[in-house]
Amino acid sequence: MGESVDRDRTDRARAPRIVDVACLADVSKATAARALSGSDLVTEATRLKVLQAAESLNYRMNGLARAMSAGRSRTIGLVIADISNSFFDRATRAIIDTAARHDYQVLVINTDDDLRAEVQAVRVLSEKRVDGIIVVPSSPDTFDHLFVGGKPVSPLVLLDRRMPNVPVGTVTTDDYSSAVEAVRLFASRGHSRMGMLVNSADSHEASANGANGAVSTIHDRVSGFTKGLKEYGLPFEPAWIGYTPHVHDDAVRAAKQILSLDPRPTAILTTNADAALAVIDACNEMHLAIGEEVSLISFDDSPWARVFRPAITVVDRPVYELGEAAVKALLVQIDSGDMHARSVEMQNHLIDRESVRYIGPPIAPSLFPSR
Amino acid sequence: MGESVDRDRTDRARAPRIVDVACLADVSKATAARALSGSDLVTEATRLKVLQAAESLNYRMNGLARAMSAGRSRTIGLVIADISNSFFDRATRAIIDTAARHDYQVLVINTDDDLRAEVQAVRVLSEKRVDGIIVVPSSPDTFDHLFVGGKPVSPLVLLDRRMPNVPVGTVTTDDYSSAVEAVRLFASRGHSRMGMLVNSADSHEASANGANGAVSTIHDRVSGFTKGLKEYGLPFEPAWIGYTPHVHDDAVRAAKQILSLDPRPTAILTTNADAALAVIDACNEMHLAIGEEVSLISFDDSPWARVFRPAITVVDRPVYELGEAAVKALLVQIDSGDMHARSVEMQNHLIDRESVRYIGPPIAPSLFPSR
DNA sequence: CTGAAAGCGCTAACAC
DNA sequence: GTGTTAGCGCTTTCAG
Repeated sequence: MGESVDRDRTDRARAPRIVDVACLADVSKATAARALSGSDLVTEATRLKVLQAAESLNYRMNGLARAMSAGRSRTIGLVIADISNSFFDRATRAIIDTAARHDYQVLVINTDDDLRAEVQAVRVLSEKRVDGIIVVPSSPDTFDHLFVGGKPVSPLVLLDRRMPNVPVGTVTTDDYSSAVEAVRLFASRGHSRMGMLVNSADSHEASANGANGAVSTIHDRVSGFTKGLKEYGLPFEPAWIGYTPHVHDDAVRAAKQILSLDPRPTAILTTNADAALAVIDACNEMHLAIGEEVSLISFDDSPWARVFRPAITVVDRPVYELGEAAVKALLVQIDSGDMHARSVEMQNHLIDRESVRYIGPPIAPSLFPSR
Repeated sequence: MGESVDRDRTDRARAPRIVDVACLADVSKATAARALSGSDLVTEATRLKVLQAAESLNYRMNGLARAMSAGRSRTIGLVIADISNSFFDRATRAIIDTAARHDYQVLVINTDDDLRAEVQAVRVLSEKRVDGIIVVPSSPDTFDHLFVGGKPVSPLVLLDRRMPNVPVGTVTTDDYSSAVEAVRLFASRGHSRMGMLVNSADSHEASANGANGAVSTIHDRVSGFTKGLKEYGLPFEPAWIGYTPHVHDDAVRAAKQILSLDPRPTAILTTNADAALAVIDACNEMHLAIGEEVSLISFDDSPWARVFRPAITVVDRPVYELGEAAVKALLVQIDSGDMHARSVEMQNHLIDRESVRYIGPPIAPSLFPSR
């Protein structure tokens, strides 16, 4: 059907513009534009003519031009710490899906938890004129790059990690309480020697100041953990809490170190699935049985955790909902222009599977918490 | 420093444009533009003036405008089947990182292996005028949406899955050979009854025509498997190969079905980590020990696979390299304008861990392959 | 080396 | 309802 003619049009010629469509449909640019963007200021008849013309020309709207004059790109930016981490990965998917549902696409940039990369990412995104940005901040107290002239670079929401004193909407989970809850579960099964393996990008800094200066998730989990200990009058044993970067072998080493202590902790809380894997691996090497000699609770559920034997008890976080909420919060800012910092904190869910063993009567909460 | 003045400029006024910078630096728009984009047709002195002016105004280049007039957006599109799958997730990260290294950002769209979504995604991306697109095609033989007027919508490369007869550069791995190799490993340990669990989006279609109509990865793995069987003169037993959608419980059911057969296969090959997890879960429920009653090989390595006991033997695929290669191939097309279909096929690596048990003397390759 | 002016393709007043 | 026109902010000849 019209092979050669079509070829001449589409092969060598530049992409058809709206004037071409208008021309073919025998109307003005404006009318064509209106018809194409579904304005109701056009007759059904002309709309049809235009649509057909567009179709036959294989017309694709030039989104750049549209964004430029409309002042909206229908694109949002996501600045994430590490997509290949199963938590952020699922959050990313939630964000992309939710955005798509609202006709937005997502420009994703990975920072590897590197502040410099984050600064760069925010700059690039704002230059690309995204309509809003979701960021997983890699530092709890550096925020210059998020503001320009005292206002956020663009509609902005923080994901997963809070930045104290920064007036920006934030979507997080209540990890502090979950850590306390984990300790309670351990205590209720008679555990009194609890360790913790903390997996974080800046393990140096974190270990140096005991989770001060760490991102809020780490901070919350560690302080929830120590709070829990206090609740039961259990001593806080610094050596039982290990910090490690995101490298399996290092994490295993840290885990082994904790498990080599004498007396050895009977229960370990880990800050994510990778850390849990490290504990398991360490136990393998040391011939300690998970759920027997070593009880385990991990933040973040993952597919393998429930298949593993014993199935791993986890703090399941509402990842998808978190991503969804972030997008929605962002869209509200975009649509309303109101950038007020409305934050939401979602609840986690402790899934008690098989990795926390009963080793004796429950420890009683202390009326005189230690320290 | 100049608080109130700065405020007046940045608070209520629109974002500074290049003329503002030019003005402040006391040069023309053209010169400012040149200075800002690092052209060498400007004195060091003026460049400095301009840069300082830009700095003091908090100037951010309007990327849309630039892209529009330059005809390049420095953005590429990624149309992926399912980011929350650990393979695609790592590929995505590789793509984003590699692109970033070349100053490109990535617009990611998820299709969930749905063709309609894929068509839509490609359209949106081409409208957004990305400089190129990487797609994981959800169907091996539908490609209209990738072409317009006989030419690719944009520079284009296919990732992970081939489309026979479609002249587009493709980056894949040699899964056919790997499947054969898996069979050989089983056979070398005395296994003669081998099953396979195939996890795919369109399990209906796939099971209906025995992996015809399935995406190339599935097709290759299944035909490599049967080829391997033939090599050893082993009978192809249709009931030993199960197809299942990406839902854990369904997959477990399919696995149990295979493992309930009499005689039961002693070895299972799975097409991905999730399917492997399903087999493991099925074995848990049926009280069969992996690496004892049931040997297992899975496509795709994953963090848990090496920690699991017995450690799972896997076909490790060069995910990161794959994503990297896709971006590089795309950039070549973008930079050269030469859209010739140069494809690359990378080699997988079978990692022999502990899940394939020796159960008897090696089966000998047959001189008279069955069928 | 620098400046003036013509687009890039679309939207949005503002007329008719 | 439809057409005219003036930008959106940048790049890029083409002069000087």
